[in-house]
Amino acid sequence: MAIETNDTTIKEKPSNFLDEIIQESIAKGETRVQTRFPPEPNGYLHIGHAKSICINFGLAQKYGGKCNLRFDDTNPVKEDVEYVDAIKRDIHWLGFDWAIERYASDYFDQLYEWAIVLIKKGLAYVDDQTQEQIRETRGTVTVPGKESPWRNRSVEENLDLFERMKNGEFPDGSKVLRAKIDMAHPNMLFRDPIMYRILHAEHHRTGNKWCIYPMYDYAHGQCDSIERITHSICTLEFDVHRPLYDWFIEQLGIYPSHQYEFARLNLTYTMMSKRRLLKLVQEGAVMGWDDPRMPTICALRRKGYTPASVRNFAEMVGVAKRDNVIDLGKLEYCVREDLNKVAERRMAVLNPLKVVITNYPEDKHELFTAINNPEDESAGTRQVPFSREIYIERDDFMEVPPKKYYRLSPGNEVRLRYSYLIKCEEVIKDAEGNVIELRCTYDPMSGNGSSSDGRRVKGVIHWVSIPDAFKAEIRLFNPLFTKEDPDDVPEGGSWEDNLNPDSMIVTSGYLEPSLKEAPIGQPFQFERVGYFCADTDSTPEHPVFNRTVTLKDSWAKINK
RNA sequence: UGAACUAUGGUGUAAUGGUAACACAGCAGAUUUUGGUUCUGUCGUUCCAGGUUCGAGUCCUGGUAGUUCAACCA
Repeated sequence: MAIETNDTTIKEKPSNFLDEIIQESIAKGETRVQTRFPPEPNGYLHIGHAKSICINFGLAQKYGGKCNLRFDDTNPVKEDVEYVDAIKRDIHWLGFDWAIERYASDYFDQLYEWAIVLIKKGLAYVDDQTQEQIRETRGTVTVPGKESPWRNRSVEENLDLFERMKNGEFPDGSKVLRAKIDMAHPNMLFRDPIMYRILHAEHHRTGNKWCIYPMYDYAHGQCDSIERITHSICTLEFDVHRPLYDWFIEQLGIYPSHQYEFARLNLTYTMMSKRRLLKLVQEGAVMGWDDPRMPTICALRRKGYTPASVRNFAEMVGVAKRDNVIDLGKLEYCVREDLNKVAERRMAVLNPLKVVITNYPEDKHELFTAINNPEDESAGTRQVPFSREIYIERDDFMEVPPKKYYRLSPGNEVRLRYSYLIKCEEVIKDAEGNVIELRCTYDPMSGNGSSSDGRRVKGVIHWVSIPDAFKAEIRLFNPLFTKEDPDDVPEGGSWEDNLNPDSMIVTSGYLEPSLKEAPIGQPFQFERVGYFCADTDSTPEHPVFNRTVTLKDSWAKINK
């Protein structure tokens, strides 16, 4: 619910500490809520970014404010328009839209002017030390750094040198512009942080206009300030940067944006490191950034997740400042919860066992009416073809059933979902003794939920008619890693040792004919099996379905 | 062994000095033409030691543990 910013009564209880901070700032007289989502276009967005997007856009929405999209493109060697486009697509898919789209590079001129202001105030200088010298003289967390021999150049010399840096007179790495603060500061970031470095690189937006590029710390706060961001929300690792963020703004005397930090999202059985995800893509361990095993937003989309399920997840995990690892099961809960409401039901057999219904006429063919979604009456019904020969799931038959098994077994009767009661009369085996076929009889009076004598059976199983079904490739996805924490490795081991060899199992299945027209990405529940959708690789000639998530299976649990 | 941040069930998150709660997971049961859904019940929590207070998860002091910071990355 939107809050009238000129009305001091706040109607809604804050949902987390950031929300509370915003309510406090409104109570103190702030009339705007302006946030921003500031990705660097150097990779694809993942579920952790989704949380940040939900926070930034969600908070702006809640208070009738605005959220900008700002690409933090201050490092041309890592960035690319490919990522810009993908990021925009993912944000839109999640259901958000930005007030304005900006780039840190839009502000390069202003940033340059401000650097001159700082030089003139004696707060910045050109340093000729090498990268190694700068590193060595920075000190460590316990020992103070040493001042650069170039630290006390005159303002005039600094102005001249900085301009010549901009004009391209010096090679990469030969000079940097540094803020002049305190080489002994307990916060390492204050030990004369680098503001500009020389990079003769083409930028994806500014081309070759610049050969000096601002560093994150020199750019981010000022960009926020230019956009008059009221609440600059980021993750906890930027916490130590906040004093520097404030320092530049204060020295420049510009609009005071403020930064607030929350703990980033971690998920069991996966990881968010862009560097490592990139490695998986480059080494072919996965099919690409949108491989359904990846924690990226595009992968979740391809796998069959809905935007609502991801938003609910972001809401459910909450926002706080302590380190956290969310159980992957919680994400799966969210997608099941949503898909249960919206996904139409279909029948598909993934591990087929042939059943011949011996007393069903060979040439007979009939249609049964199946409910598309028991949770949504408006989804209507469809017709499912039935015939003498059907496939059932191998798991739905056991020659010697354990206790409480109420599926098919010799002499036992089950309901075929939306169809007849059948009874197993004979088990056919091959030479090795493997069950290859079942001979069953059906009760002709048992269609439509009834039976000839009013008897009821406990077991209901799904099926497909062999002559009507079509075969499709099925991709079953499991966690990317075998360990909750991929970094849980023995001495000398690598996180890659924990990659799950069974993270994708490619198999096939027989699907009911109505699935032939399934549009790519549209979710379906394969009854009793899980949620699936047609993959982006799917074609009419070679249909491919992804398993989004399994259904909960309490029998599998009992049976363990 | 510097600084900053953090510490509540198995996992998350709340409780804003006044009965430690909600969700997920787990367990048990009911309903069910999906062993799904739904419903009911149940298990289980304040890092440690002092202090302030009528009263502390909350405030103070001191520990302990975890995270982050020493890229010309963001």
